[in-house]
Amino acid sequence: MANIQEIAKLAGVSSATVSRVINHKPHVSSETRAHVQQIINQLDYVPNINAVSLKKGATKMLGIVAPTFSDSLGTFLKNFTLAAQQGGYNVTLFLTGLDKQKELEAFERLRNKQLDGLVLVIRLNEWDVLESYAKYGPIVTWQRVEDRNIQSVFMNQYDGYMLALEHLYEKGYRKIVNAYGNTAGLNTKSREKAYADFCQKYDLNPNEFKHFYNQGHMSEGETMARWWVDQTHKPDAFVMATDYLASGLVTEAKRLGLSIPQDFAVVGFDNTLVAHLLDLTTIHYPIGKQGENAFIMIDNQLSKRTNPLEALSFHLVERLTT
Amino acid sequence: MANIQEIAKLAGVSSATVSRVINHKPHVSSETRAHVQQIINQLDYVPNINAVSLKKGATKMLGIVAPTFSDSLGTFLKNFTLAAQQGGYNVTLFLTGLDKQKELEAFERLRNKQLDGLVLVIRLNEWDVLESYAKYGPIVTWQRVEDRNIQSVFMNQYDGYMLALEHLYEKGYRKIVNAYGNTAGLNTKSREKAYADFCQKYDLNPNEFKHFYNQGHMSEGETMARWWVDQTHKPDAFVMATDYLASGLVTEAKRLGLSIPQDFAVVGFDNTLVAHLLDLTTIHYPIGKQGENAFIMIDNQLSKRTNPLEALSFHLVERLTT
DNA sequence: TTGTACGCGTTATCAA
DNA sequence: TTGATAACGCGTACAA
Repeated sequence: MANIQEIAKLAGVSSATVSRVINHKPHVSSETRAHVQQIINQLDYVPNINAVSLKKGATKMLGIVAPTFSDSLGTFLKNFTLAAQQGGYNVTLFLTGLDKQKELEAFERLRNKQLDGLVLVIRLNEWDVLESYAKYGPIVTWQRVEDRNIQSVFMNQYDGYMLALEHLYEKGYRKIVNAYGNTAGLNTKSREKAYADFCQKYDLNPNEFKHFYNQGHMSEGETMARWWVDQTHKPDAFVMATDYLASGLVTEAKRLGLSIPQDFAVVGFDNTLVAHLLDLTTIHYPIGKQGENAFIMIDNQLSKRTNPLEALSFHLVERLTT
Repeated sequence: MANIQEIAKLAGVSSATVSRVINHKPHVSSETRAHVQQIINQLDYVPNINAVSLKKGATKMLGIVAPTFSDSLGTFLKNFTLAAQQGGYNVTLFLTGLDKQKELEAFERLRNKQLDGLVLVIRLNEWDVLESYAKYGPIVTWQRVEDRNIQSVFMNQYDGYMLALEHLYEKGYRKIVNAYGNTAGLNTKSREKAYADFCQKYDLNPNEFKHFYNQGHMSEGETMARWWVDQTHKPDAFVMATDYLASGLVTEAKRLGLSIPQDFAVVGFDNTLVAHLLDLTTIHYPIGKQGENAFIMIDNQLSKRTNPLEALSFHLVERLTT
């Protein structure tokens, strides 16, 4: 396999000159340039990128770390990757499962110079252990974090949730049930706060109905439909943690012969494909733009620029379930 | 940033010894090993992976190349990545859009040693230009290809399509409409062949109804529902190119007040999330396993092993639309 | 068991 | 404009 020395020898120049030609640097006569280029083409030569990376101390490679592959991760990944490629980077995906060690392995890639930067979607390890890697390169996360060494594209879901609530109120619904996601996360706390404030504002009893926690799988949405049937004092609306969860509720309700929104209204969250498919009223969550911003943040740190971020905001998408 | 020499100096040994310790190689006394390891920990040292890659001529890095990010790509990517990580590889994603040049850039990574191997999901360039990269590392594709330098996890969709057809026949449907995908691809040809054979077998007129081609987007499925309404001579069943497309047909039909499968039956293809969600009868297409096989093929070539592949087969998933 | 010394392939500094 | 050469950081024959 040809290397730069071989090209140099065959072209009758030094490797320095060949390097200049490869990298389109000045101070080479156009004749030499042409000649060297010809030899390069002839031998079908390309520079070994590992040598370049070693020399430069950078790889133009970014990592994206997440526990599992979901619909949302898909959109995030897609947009992040597209933006990164646009900026001259490639991105490699690390799926950690629930293995803290695997997450650390990804971070080690930052330390050992394989990655120039990293975006951590959902963390497994404690923030302080992850933060200790920030000195090896920019780290951006999708979650909220109080750490000036780790940037974040986090959005406060209080606002989005309030949008859903206000929409229901406006439509006349007063008996609302909440299905929250992971209790440990901050999103649930923000949403609870939104609901509490909402009840206070309109003088509603926040504990009139059961609150559902740690809901995530579609089957749990299905269970909620059956729960509704069993109630004597029935709610008239559900705000669901995700579209996915909402879809379980809606499809099971239909199987049970209920009609939506006549029997009850449903609002999803995220505005993913599923919501479109099932005509779910939902809150649009700009995950794609968060992905783009994640790249911009990394790129800004890496190239010491300050490119502006995309504006991020929730908005209501009204469809047929309210 | 500490390097191997520095560790060696501080430990009072040579870099060779340090290297042996790092890589857990024999012929080091346990005392020296312990001592060196201590210095390593103390200085928080890790080997620069670019130097290692340069030296070894391999990166333990694989690429996956596709034009756009879809639901199916998601499952393929997930399974491929998981398998690769299991085998000590990481995978980087290349999204090419419709840009042939971008696709070539990914292949260049193979040539310049950044990638040890590559899986090409959907190609943009001609096979012969892609094939010319096979000498730089193993290439596996999801599409069908006649080239002994490029392996494939392709599955003949004839079998899967016939499964759908036979199922409909068994259920009593005789007036079947086909919605095919991309006309240029081989999948459509296989499916057409299946339908032709099916008609011959049961003595049906293959042209009793219109054939739909190049169907892909959900809205096109929706259009087909309205088409059905307009017909005087109505078909009683649809076989759709993808679940996604089928979902458009089904949801629009419901909006129009039709009932499925009473008015007509629908069979999807792929068995993706959407099919589960809408209770679509569909053909399960083991895309995840194809992803795993793609890795096994690459790994086998790279490590000159012959690990067995996963068995791949279509099967019918009967739900509520037939 | 340990060390020496070279090579991997490139970029960049300095001198010519 | 060009060339010689020193890094970059590591692995590995080969010698001791």
